[in-house]
Parts: sequence; C-alpha cells; structure tokens
Amino acid sequence: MSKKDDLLKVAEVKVRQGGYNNFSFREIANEVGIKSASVHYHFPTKADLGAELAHQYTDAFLAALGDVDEIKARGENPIDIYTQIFRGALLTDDKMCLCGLLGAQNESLPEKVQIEVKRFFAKNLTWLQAAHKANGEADPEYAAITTVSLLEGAMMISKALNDHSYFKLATQ
Amino acid sequence: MSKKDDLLKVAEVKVRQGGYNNFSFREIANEVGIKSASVHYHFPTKADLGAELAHQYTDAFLAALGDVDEIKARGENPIDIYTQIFRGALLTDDKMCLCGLLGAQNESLPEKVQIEVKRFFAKNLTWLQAAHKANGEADPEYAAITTVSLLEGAMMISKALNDHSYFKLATQ
DNA sequence: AATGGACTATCTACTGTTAGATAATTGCAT
DNA sequence: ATGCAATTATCTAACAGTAGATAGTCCATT
Repeated sequence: MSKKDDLLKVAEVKVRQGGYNNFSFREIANEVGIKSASVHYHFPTKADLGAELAHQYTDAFLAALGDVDEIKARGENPIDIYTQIFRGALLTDDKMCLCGLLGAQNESLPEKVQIEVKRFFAKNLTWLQAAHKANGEADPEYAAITTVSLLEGAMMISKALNDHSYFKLATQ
Repeated sequence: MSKKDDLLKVAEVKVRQGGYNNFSFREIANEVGIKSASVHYHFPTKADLGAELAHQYTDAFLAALGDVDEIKARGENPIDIYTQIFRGALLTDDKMCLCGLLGAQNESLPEKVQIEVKRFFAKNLTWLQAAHKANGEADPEYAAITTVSLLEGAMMISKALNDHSYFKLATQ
C-alpha cells in the first residue's frame, strides 16, 4: 500500500474520532513514517486531503451497499442490508460515520469538503428511496430520510454515551 | 449581561457550527472585547469552558421542555413538544444541537466535557421515556431512543445538505 | 486593606504552508 | 545501448500565524 493510501487511512481514523480538526499533517506524517512537508506532495492542502477522504469513503460505502435490484433479486430486504452496514461501521471500528461527523460540523469546513459530504448524503438518499420503492413503501422519500436519520442519530448517541447497546436498541 | 455570559454565548455559536475545536480563547475574547488572558480568569482551562457550556445548554434545554405531567395535564403530546424544541433550535438559529455535535466527536474531547455531554443525553432519554410511558407506548425505552436519534440525525443531515426541508420531511 | 476583573507580556508547542535540494526512477531520442 | 530529460517521492529548513496557558501588574469597587 502506498504512503498516500496510508495517510488517508490514518487520517480517517482521526476524523472519525474527532472531526476535521482532529488530525494534523505532522501527526499523520509521523504515523506513516514521512515528514509533514512531504504530505503536501500528495495533497496540496488539507482541504484537498479532507475532500479526497470523504470521496473515497463515499465510494467504498456505496460499493459495500451494492445494487438494490440485485438485493431484491436474491430475496433480501435492502433496508436490512443498509442497517447492517451501519451497524458494522460502529461495532467493528467503534467509530462514527465519517460523513456524519463532517456533516454535523459542515459550517466550519472548507467548501471542497462540504461538497463531498453533500455527495455522500445525496447518494445515500437516492439509494434508500430506490430501496423503499422496491419494498412497496407508500412514501419512499419520507422513508429514506427517516432511515438514514435514525441510523446516524443512533450512532451519534451511542458514541456520546459510549455504549453500543443504544444503537442496537434503536435498530432492533 | 456579564463578560462571562458573553463568552459562553459566542463560544456556543462557534461550537454549534464546527465543534469543540472551532473556537479559541483569542477569538471569543476579541468578540466580547477583552484579552485572551482574561478569559482564563473566568474559565481556568478550555475544558472548563466547554464543560460549563454543555452544562448550561443542557439545563436550558430541559427547562424549555418542561414537565411531562404538566404537558399531559393540559392535553398536549409531550413528544410533539420535544420535536418542536428541536425544530426551533434548527430553524431559528440554523445551527446543530450543541451536544449532538459534541457527542459525535466525543472520543477527542476532554473528560470534563464528555461527562456533560453524557448528562445531556441521559436526561433526554429519561424525559422521553416518561413521555412515551405517559402516552401509553408499549416499549418506552425503544420509543425514547428512536425519537432522539431521528431528531439528531435529521438535524445533522439538514446541516450537511444545507437544507432544512429534510428535517421537516423527517418530522412531518 | 482586600477583592474582582481586567491588563501586559511572555512562553512553549503546534498549525498549514512554502522553498529549495536530493536521490531514484522512468521514458524517449539518439 | 547510451544519454538526456522529466517525474516521483522524499528530505531539511524555515515561515508567519495561532494555540492554550502562566506570571505579574494595575485599578476600581467594596
């Protein structure tokens, strides 16, 4: 794995712990074994790094979700799949959703990063609307926003109270 | 109003925009017209300021909620009241819930602040459980966590997409 | 006289960023 | 195959700005 990928990996952990200001070029450079100035070779500015981080996170998330039609074709409920991906993100890593945290602090972020965070939620809502429509929901738009809101909110509160059982209870 | 209250007020705005790292003693001192060193007179450390901010926010929030029994006594639904308080926080100030944002970045916060954020959500869940119980809900614990999760999540996503209509749709 | 609330001045540590240099590698034209 | 040029990935050194925090001083009110 390249240094660039290493940098994104260690930055992701820090952002998911404490947001955009929770990592510095020096810190992540130390952790991957290069100098902070060299980080600028891969990412001209911190905003560029943040934007690329959110973009790749979104792509990986969507890839993990898969295709609504395929899920339906094999007789599964896409909303269950969606919930399981969220559950895995919290229980496996014990970390917030990257774009959830960034979304909450949206107002203070560089525009480049804001755009990528918007992309995450826009794509999530589109996927969820298709899923609820495929499930025959009467109001797919309403169902989509409540699904993602409940999951992001339950994640936030489980982190705040440092107890995953709240997430489990909310998604039982 | 005292300088101390002024400091808390301007700090609150900044934290609700971008989290705990989104304000500095220098900034808030400038905004209230004193020097950054003088802020340490009122709050020995930044953690003390953050903790007091979250504590007062929680107290004000609970005061705004009022008493479940009184709400029921005048024939209103306490869950509707709760939802309206959240809606007001977002639509009036165009800002996240202070403890929601702090909760999401919990892992990176000083312990003093973490304790106050936990207090906020513990008190919210207690209030909501009483409210759902008073409403005759079959599973008040489940109803309480889903209520606050949905509202915090919808707030987060409305901020991320910079569009309050998502909050309105989720709470319609 | 004592206290509250501010001040000046300073400290150390860290922030993102830039400049300029270096070595290793790669691609192309001769 | 050799030689030139460009590219990649890193380095050292330094920059100006900001961070939270501390020590000591001043002055008005009590």
